[in-house]
Amino acid sequence: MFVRIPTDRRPQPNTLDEFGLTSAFNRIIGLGEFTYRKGTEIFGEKEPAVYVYQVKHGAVRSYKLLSDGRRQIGAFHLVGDIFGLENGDEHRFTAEAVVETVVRLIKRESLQLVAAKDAVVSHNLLSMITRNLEHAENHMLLLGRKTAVERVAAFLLEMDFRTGADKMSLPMTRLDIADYLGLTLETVSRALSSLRKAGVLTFLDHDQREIMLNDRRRLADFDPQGPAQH
Amino acid sequence: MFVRIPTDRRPQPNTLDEFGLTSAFNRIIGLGEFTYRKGTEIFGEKEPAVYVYQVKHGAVRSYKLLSDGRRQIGAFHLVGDIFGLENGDEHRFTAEAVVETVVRLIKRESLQLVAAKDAVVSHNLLSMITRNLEHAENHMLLLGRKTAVERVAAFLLEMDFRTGADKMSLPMTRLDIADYLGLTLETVSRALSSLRKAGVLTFLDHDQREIMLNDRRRLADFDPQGPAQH
DNA sequence: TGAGCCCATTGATTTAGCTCAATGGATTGC
DNA sequence: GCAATCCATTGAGCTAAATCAATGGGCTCA
Repeated sequence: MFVRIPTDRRPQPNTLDEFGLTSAFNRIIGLGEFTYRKGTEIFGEKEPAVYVYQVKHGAVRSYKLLSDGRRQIGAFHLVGDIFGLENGDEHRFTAEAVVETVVRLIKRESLQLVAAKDAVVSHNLLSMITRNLEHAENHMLLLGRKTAVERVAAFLLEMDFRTGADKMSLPMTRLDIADYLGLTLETVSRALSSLRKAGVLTFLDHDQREIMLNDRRRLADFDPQGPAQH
Repeated sequence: MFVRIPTDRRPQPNTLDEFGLTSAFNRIIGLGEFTYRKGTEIFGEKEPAVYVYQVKHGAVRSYKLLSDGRRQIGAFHLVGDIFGLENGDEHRFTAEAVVETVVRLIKRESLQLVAAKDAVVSHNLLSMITRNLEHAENHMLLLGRKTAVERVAAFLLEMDFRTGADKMSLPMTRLDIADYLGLTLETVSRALSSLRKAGVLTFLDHDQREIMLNDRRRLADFDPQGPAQH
């Protein structure tokens, strides 16, 4: 089921390195890399949190379910991102590979051990949790108060920022995007079409997963900002 | 503008004491208590985070605004709750007194100083941030995927749990509740009416802010749970 | 090579919740 | 005492997004 594959070495925006945590990871006996096939579960909600994960290749979705199947994706984890880090003993989300995905993993225990001794590492862990909190806070505003087009524009800007590339290659389906934005897949599709018609983006492939942003400024105009600063 | 008032000594569920942080607060030179009149701002989004606050009496709302006035309340802070604690240097929400409110405040600086020396305190601060994160994660699910009645039921259960009293006296208006739940005030009002008609709650006063829950089990049935545990 | 599946789009229709509007009780200030 | 304000409810109608449905391209695998 698990297969070791070589480490991906491409430069990665928005990675651990910002936090200086890659070194912490490196100092700890890593348990190697594992590959998860598209759609497979990495860990489940309420399961004991034994490992912390870093995406080496691919993409991961973290989500919560309601009993009738409604799903809310809380975050997508892209190359370089760390996920599954819990303060408590249980995972609060289910994590699944969006596409074939390689993760590096280390024991939570060993990370905590290092953090207890090394103030820099524990500070970086705190920064990461804070960043997650900030993301969730902004996402509450999106989910509670933004329109469909505003949500999709915000999503594109987030992905553009995080991937840092000229053209985006979205690993997730319209359904994934919808469950991240609190919409249906049809509404996401319509919003993307209307943005394409407005000229702010172009689809580059048949699946319409490869997207080029023609005008980030104008796209940003679709995503409302906070109140004017004083 | 600010008036000192005596400390409220009633037992408080969901307070700092759970975290063992009250002692940390006590060890630090407090800057005393301040009273904010109903509707006044305690701090603004993007302002430098100088103080950390604890509600002694009253209630506080933390929110983000969009430029056109749409508001998302991220949390209500009740008696005993600490708020305004930031890892970064800026407040990420605006905080306002929901009713006449007394807060205790200490310099963020001094709390950080204590935390740096005392592993228990820093652990408790981490726990608090984690709890905020958990709340935000659950609220994303609510905002993204729950219906109006489900949201209102979840809100009532949350308030019931946090106040711990037999009857709830809600300090906030229907508009506040709506902006917390991503709804309009009319929809909140209708949802409450339908729950009253269903017999799960009773209004005790004219303003319908005093609410008695007649059947918590049945109320909980209105708020869908996660998937069945295996 | 072709059946089956996955995924995205688009159109038609429905609907949950929003908007607009009226009412009425409680409170405040003059 | 009374006008003004605030807050909650309820009704009528509207609309943004959901739902239901059809289509079509590309991929997989037998």
